[in-house]
Order: sequence, then structure tokens, then C-alpha cells
Amino acid sequence: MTQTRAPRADAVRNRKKILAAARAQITERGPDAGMDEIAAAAGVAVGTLYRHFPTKTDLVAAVIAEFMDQVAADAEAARDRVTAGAPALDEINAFLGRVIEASATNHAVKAAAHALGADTGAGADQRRAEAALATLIHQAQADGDVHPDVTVDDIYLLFNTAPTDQPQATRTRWLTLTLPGLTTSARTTDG
Amino acid sequence: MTQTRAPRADAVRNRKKILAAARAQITERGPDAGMDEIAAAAGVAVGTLYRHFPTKTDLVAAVIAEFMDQVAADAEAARDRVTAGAPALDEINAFLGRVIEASATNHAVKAAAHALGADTGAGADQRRAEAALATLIHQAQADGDVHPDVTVDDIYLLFNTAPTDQPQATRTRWLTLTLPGLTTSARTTDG
Amino acid sequence: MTQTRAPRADAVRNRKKILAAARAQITERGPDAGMDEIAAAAGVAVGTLYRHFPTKTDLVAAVIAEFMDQVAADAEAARDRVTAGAPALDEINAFLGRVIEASATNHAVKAAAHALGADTGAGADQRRAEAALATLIHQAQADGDVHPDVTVDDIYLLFNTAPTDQPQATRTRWLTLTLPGLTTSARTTDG
Amino acid sequence: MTQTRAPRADAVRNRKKILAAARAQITERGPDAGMDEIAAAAGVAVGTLYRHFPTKTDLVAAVIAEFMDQVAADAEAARDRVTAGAPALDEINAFLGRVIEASATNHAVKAAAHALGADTGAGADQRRAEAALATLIHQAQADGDVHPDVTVDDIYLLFNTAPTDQPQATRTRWLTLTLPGLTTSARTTDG
DNA sequence: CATGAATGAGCGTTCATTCAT
DNA sequence: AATGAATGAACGCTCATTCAT
Repeated sequence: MTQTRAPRADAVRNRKKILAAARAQITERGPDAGMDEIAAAAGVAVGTLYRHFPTKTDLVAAVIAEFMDQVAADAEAARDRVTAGAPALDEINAFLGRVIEASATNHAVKAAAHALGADTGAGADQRRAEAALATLIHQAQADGDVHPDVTVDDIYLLFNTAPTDQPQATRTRWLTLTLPGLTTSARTTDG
Repeated sequence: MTQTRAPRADAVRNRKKILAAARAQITERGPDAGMDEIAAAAGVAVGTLYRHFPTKTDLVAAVIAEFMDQVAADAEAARDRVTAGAPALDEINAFLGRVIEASATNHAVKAAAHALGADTGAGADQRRAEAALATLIHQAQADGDVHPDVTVDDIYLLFNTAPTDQPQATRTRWLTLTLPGLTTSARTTDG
Repeated sequence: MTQTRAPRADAVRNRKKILAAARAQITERGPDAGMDEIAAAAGVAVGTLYRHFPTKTDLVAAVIAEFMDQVAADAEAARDRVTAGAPALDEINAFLGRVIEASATNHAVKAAAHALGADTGAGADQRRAEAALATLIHQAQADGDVHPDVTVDDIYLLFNTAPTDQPQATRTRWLTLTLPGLTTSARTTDG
Repeated sequence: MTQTRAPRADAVRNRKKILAAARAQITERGPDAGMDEIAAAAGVAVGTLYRHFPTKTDLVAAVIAEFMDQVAADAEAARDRVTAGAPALDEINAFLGRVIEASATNHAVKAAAHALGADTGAGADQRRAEAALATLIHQAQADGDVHPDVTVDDIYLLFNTAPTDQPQATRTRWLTLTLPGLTTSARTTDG
């Protein structure tokens, strides 16, 4: 029983401050945000930052994991609403819309992850989100609204290619263009 | 009579070697590919690289311009085939497929351009491609195959979000999912 | 209560070592002394040098400031001796002699400053020195020894044109030739 | 008989153009004026520049030699006027004044020479100038106007420390302060 | 001979990471 | 455990010089 010692309260606080600062700085300044700047923004010294995240890659991965946690929670909430009777296709549509809005912030983080070769997925949160999305898709397919060959991977594919660095109008248009690939009906002008 | 002297044969050769090396290195290693490495891969000294492209930004812009030239030529060829009677929607579909294949190379280059703040568009080639695509779209709309609200910008939007760094199968699937957003008919299982 | 934390002992030591090395290297090799070489001579890594002086210009400016501080202290000491009764002209003469000795080192540094566009003067030390020199000159003028139109700027002019890169004998000769321009009496053979 | 082939007319013309361009560029941009820029300003290719002057040091030395030639001619003209009866001290004064004006242009050239370790003196022109100045000084000493211990080296010393990079007013003031070191009489207010 | 493209050592500077305090 | 000074490899870029055309 490797008894993981309960983390000290201030260490937890520092970890949160660092993650928040990293998210903010990378969003603002791209992959070039320096470790010193992130540490300064978090109000700690670089050494402290490195105690929590041994490399920049680890830090960026943690920021992404944090985001994935939110995505997973979002997907699970949507699944719960569907289970309670909400129309599945609408929830899928709204989910994609919400995630894309949220990841406008995260675009730079993704770029940083890519530049550093960080593991983007494969975490427990990924699996939580996948499970919830699978339920959503199956329900929408049972409703006859979503094309029978659509899988969770398709959602991920779209989600990963979303133009998160584009203005709101462009992102909305993208969603409009993209959704008919999932559904059984042709696109209508009003999306 | 400002007779621009014909460029030396070896200089032309070097320019080509440099562009090819830059394309390859940036594709392979992302925006972080160093100028020294690109020069070495091209078989020239850094100084030569800088003689041809005064900054890294210029080099990346040139690589993109080269790509855009090919895209424009491709779009024009498709337009010519349509003018000669080929079905417009098929040509649009094939065009997107071809460009996405070609831009597997181009993905990292775009990222590099973004990181360096290089001018991505606005060149003559961009306008050539746009003109040809507009013709294609109008014809496909006249055929009743493409949704009437689709514009050239939509094609660019899709083209810019293509998962160019993914394996062939994924890219094909993406095209399958994406095309119904442009057309007037619902997607069928066999794409 | 912005309590500026006391600087670490080793950081202070490094700063001194760097300044000394910079003075030596620039004196020896001119403005072309490289930052790497200065760092090596100081026994630190380049990064450390840059932590203390963010640009080469800053480093050179600091070397000059250090020198100006010594000059100011020297001028103030001379003024104090005059206030205590010493003959002002003798003190001026001796002051010029001392400063010129000291600035053999300083010649190349000035050149470097010029080449880099660094701020040479305008510091507090400059003003300290000027104030002390003004007192000296006024006293010598009151004594009837120094020409009434001589100003502090004249002293600076001479000081700035001193042949600091010449051998001792030449510097002495220069002082002999130069001093009569300040005084009310003609030069005599024994200087 | 090493028969030095008569230089071709265009080669001579090129040499002159290059020297003129070098003087202009170095005056304007300091020691940092590049060989390419000098060549461009001269209207020749770098290769041609290097055919005439194998290193930058050689080029700078040639620019200085050219200047020294003018100084020598100036000194000889002054000597001739003195031989014809003009007052020697006045000629010395005027000579210094003229040379200092001319070398405002040459300041940067001197700096470049220093930075490159070029031989500043020791040419035939130097000896011509020295001979003429010696005559001037002897005559002025015979007149009782110049201090008996003054030598040609003293003139060179002053000439080499002139504040050539300062504005006209400062240069004039410097001459006023400096001249009494040479003469037998004390300075008067009106210089 | 002139040309100008090619060379490559070197420069000032940055920043992820380490480690003495 | 936190601090922040120190490290040093790497980067984009320059320029005196060489050499194929």
C-alpha cells in the first residue's frame, strides 16, 4: 500500500495557481510563454513551478487534462439530460458548440502541446467523455437522427479540427457546415 | 529598360533546394526547425539561405506561396474540366481530397507561419484559386448539387481545418463527414 | 513598505566579477569583446551575465558608471582638500593627472559605449563630479590662477580628449601641453 | 627591373571610386559600414573591391593614407608660405584648425582603423608632413613665439586627440585651450 | 578582370532546466 | 518545501572573405 501522503494545503493552492497562470499565459502569448513568466504570473518562483511540473511538457499536458476534465463533465451532463428525455441530436449539437467556444481559449494550449510533443489524450477524462458521448450517439441513432456509421471518434475528429482560432461567426458557420455529416438529413439554409 | 539580369543557374538550383529542404524540415519538426538545419538539409551554408530568404518568416512565407501556387493551378484545372462539361460537385470533392493530401506537408508550415506572424494569404495565387473555386461553386449550385449559401470562404474554412496531420484513413473519413455540409442532399453510408 | 530583499551574497560577488571582467576585456580587445568572452573571463556562464545586464549596452553603461563614480569621489576629495586650504590649481592639475591614469582603462570602454549608443553621462555621479569641479574652478579663479572664462565643460573636454591609450610619458607630456590653456600664466619649460 | 605594368585606366577609376565610397560610408555609418555597402556605393561588386584592397584593414588604411596625403600637402603649403615670409605661429594655428575641420569627416575612419588594428601612420606622407611641420616649428621658435621644447610629435599628439566628433563650437574651444601649450605667452580671453 | 553567389565562424540573446541557499 | 541565481545549448542573423561563373 503505497500510502500517498495527503498533499499540503498550500501545495494544492500553488498547483492551482500555476495551472491557472499557465492557461492564461499560454492563451495570451502562445507556445512562447516562458516558464519564468508563467511562474511570475502564478506568484511563485520557477523552482516551485518545477517542483509541481518537472517539464514544460508536463505543465502543458496538465492544462489540457484540466480542460479535458471539463469536457468530460460537460459530456456527462448532456448524457444525463438525454437519459432524462432530452433529444440526443440537439444535445450533441449544443455540446459541440459549447466545447468549441471553450476551446477558443485552448487553441494556443493545443499548439503548445503539439510543439512539445505532449500526450494530448489517453487520460481517464478522455474515457469518461468517450463513454458519455457513446451514449449520446447511440440514443440519437436510435432516434433516427444520426447516421448509423457515426462513432465517438468522428466527434473527436470534428472537435479536433474545429477552427478555434477563428472569430465567433466563423466558428458558428463551421458548426453549421459540419453537422450534416453526422445527421441523416440534408442541411437546410437555417442550419 | 530595367533589364533584370537572368538569375544564375546555380542560384536558381539553390533556391529550389532550399525551398524543398524547408518544406521537408518544417513538416518533420514543426516551426522549431532551425535555419541551420534547413540549410544543412539543403546542402548549402546558412549564409546562402539568408541570401535567398532574409528572414525565417520570408522563408516560411515562400514555402506557403509555393503551395498556394499549386493549389491555384489545381483549382484552375478543375474549373477548366467543369467548363468542358465535367460535373462540378465531383470536381469540388476531388479538389478538396487532393489539396488535403498535398497539405499534409503544409500543416506544420501553416503553424510556423502563424508562430512567426507571416502573411499567409493575400497573394495573387490566393486570388487565382478563389476565382477558379467561385466558378466551380456557381456551376455546382446551378446544377442543384451544392447548397445555395455556400461560398468560397466555406471551402477555405474546411480546407484550413482539415486534419492534415492525421493518417490517410482519418483524412478520408473527415472528407466524408464534411462534404454534406456543402451539398443539398443528405449523406449516404457509402460517402 | 516595499522592502527590497537584500541581494544574495554570491549574486553580488558575480556582479562584481562581471564588471571587472568586462572592464578588462573591453580595455584589451575593444568594443568587439564578445559577451561570451567576458562571461568566461568572469568565470560565469553567459546566462548569468545577461541576468545582471540585460544587454551589452547595459553592461558597458555599468562599466562607465562605475568609473564615473570613482571620478566623482576623486573630484569631491579634491574639493574637500581645497576647502581645507589646499591650492586649487594644484588640485585641478593633480585631478586631471589621476583621472587620465585611471581612464587608460576607460578609453576602449568609451569607444564601446559610443558604438552601442549607450548613455555616457547624465547620471547622478556626473552631477556630483560637476559640482565638485565647479567649486575647484571657482576657487582657482578667485586665486587668480585659472583663466576667468574656464568652465567645468572645459575640464570635461580635456578629460575626454586625453590620449588614454598612449604610454605614460606621452600622457604626461599631453598634460603639460594642455594645462596652460586653463591657467593665467604662460607655460614654463619645467611644466 | 621589375617593370610594374602601367595600371589600366578603368582600374584606376575604380580604385578612386572605391576610396571615395569607403570614406563616405565609414564617415556616415562608422566602422560598421560593411564591405558590401561600400562596394555598392562605389558602383562595383565586392569582388572588385577585394581585388583592389585584399582586406577591410587595407581599405581603411588606404582611406587614412589618402587623408594623410592631404595633410602633408597642407603642411607643405603652410611651410612654403612661411618661407615666403608669413608668421609661423599663425600658420601653425591655422594648420591645426584646418586639419581638425577636415578630420571631423575622418573621425569614424580613425575609429575603424583602431578597431581593425590598421597601421595609422609610418607612410611616406607622414614623413612629408613631419618635415614641413618641423620647418614651421623651428621658424616659430626662432620668432620667439613657440616654446623651445615643442616638437613635431607634440603637434601630432594634439592633432590625434582633437575632439573631431564634437560640434564646431567645441572644436574651436578646444583649439583655444590647447594652443597656449605650444606658445610662449599666456592665453588671453579672446583666444 | 569583374561579378555576385556561397561560405561559415561568430555574435548578441533567450529560456528550459538545475541547484546552492 | 520555496526561492531565484546560475547554467549552457541553441537560435536567428551578419559579414569579411572566397571562388565559380
